[in-house]
Amino acid sequence: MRTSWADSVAKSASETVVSNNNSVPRPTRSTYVPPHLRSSAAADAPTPAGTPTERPSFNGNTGGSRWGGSGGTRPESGRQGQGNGYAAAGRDVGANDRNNRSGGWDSREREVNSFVNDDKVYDMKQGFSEQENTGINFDAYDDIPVEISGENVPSPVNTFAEIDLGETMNQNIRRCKYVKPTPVQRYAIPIALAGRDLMACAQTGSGKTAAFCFPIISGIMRDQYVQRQRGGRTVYPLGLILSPTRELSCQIHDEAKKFSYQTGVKVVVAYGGAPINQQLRELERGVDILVATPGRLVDLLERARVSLQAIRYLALDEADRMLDMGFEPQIKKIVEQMDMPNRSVRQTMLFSATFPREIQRLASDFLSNYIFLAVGRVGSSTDLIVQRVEFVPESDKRSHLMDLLHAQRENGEHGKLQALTLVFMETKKGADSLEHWLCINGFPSTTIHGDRSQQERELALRSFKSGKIPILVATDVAARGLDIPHVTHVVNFDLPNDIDDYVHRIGRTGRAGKTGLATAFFNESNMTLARPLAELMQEANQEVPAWLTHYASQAPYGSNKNRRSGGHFGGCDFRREESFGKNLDYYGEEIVVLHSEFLPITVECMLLVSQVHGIRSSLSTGLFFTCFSGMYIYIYSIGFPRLFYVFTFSIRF
DNA sequence: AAAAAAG
Repeated sequence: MRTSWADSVAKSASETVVSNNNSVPRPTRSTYVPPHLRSSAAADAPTPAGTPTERPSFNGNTGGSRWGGSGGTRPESGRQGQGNGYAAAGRDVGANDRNNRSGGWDSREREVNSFVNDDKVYDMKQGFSEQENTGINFDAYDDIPVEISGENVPSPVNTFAEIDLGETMNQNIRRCKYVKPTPVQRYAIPIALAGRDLMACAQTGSGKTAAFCFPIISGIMRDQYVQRQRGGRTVYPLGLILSPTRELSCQIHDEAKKFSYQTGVKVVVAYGGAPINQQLRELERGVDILVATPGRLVDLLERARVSLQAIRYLALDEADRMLDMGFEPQIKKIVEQMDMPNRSVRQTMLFSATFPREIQRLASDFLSNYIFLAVGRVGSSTDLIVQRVEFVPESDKRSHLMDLLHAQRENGEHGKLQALTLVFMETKKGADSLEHWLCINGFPSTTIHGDRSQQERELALRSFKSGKIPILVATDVAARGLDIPHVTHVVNFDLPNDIDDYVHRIGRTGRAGKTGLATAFFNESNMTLARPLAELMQEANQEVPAWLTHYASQAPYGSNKNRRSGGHFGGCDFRREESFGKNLDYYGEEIVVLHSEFLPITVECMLLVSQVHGIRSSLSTGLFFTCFSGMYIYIYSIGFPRLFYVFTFSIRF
């Protein structure tokens, strides 16, 4: 096993920390039904805000709240621990057993207090001031622009009190120190509680995770009891949350556990790189909400250890990544080719900071009559992140970085606070080599990328988060969604090729309403990024260096891929494009109008002669459309409309 | 072209 110098330093340090954190022993079983919900729970069941879902109730069963009624509830536990027949994985499901996922009737203390860890971590980081830990800077969220579209949009709320999720969850919200909902929560939660599908564009760190977790948890609590079949060791989660990286799944799981503390809703995480047996055991103990990465989930589905038959809530985090070329087949398989209820039965929510419209097109297959929500990007295109671009030739990058780090160290800009610096590199090898170089030059650092073992990845992240190692060199595995407080500086040592990736990367700082700095090293190899980067910075009222403006003006209008739309949003509802409909539903029409942004110029080469009927598939841009032989189409990609006669459509990837 | 995700 490869272990870097920095990690071994961190290991000795973090091991003590870890043992401290885990001083609360993990119970053998963590699901739990709180006392106040055991007998007369109907009265305590949270009242759903907004109108109930239009979807058919799951089993047509109207037999009261899952938590209500007397069937299956017992005032006290006759047995302890594993001996509790109600919690045993393979027990019979009696007619009165209304909840075969919920655990036993242990005392309240049996559930791990998800909030304990937080405090310990905070104690450990003595450098962090009190004030910095008190949640989110809400002033930073005033006057955030919001775009919303769709039919019958539920009204937003202004306070958590308006979306009363029940006493247990309200208490958890208070424990999380959430004072009032963030903009994305204000809009998304009522939409989700009303049972509507949702496509939401909002920066992570703006409260996205809570925005989809609260409704799912409260939905599961409120849903009528469903008699569930058990096939051998197969488990049937009700909610599924997918994310593109293992670390992000862990993070969502941690948060979801806080939100569901003492609600009886069991959240389990499954991801690759970790021993599957432990995850299987965890699943066997019961699962209501499964948080997973796609690969491991497919594995579990193929082993028939998990069935998606009972899924009523599906959430994709970082949905644009999940639907890009690398992931899309796996996601399609999970959502459309396994046993998941179709989109009119389940409720589907997609979240991301950016939503290119090709991705929206793909995503719309998963959604039914959805609402599109875009909340201005907190922290990336606002004043919260200061963006700098410097022209640095490839060969000077290391010494330039060294200069920055030295300056940072000397200025002590952040007082005694540990300033965390996140450095993004293009390749895994590059990350390793830079980390080594930094370490031998007096800057303790560590690295996270896909070639490291999961253990190493998690250790690296922990060491960085805790401030033990203040520099993390990362590939794009860390670009999305990770919430690492106190990252004050993001360095794009290598710029990404896609402007959206840049947006995600710099979003690792300026979290939760705090300010941050993002520095990018730009050189000849980044020319395709010149224009979109200059535009983005302009939009964000950042100082654009004259040389960048110059390069941007010389750059050709890139293909759609690098062009942003929607102003200060990560995207706008593609259904509002004038060409919508013509592109999607024109069976029987002969003329198709395609905007340049949808197609790269190479589309010309994709139209080939053949006698076969048109086929439905996607271009490399992710564009979907159906084409029939004999159809005429206009293509606007070359600056002026040109008419093509289609014999067939050839797909290139 | 690279990275991520299963082992």
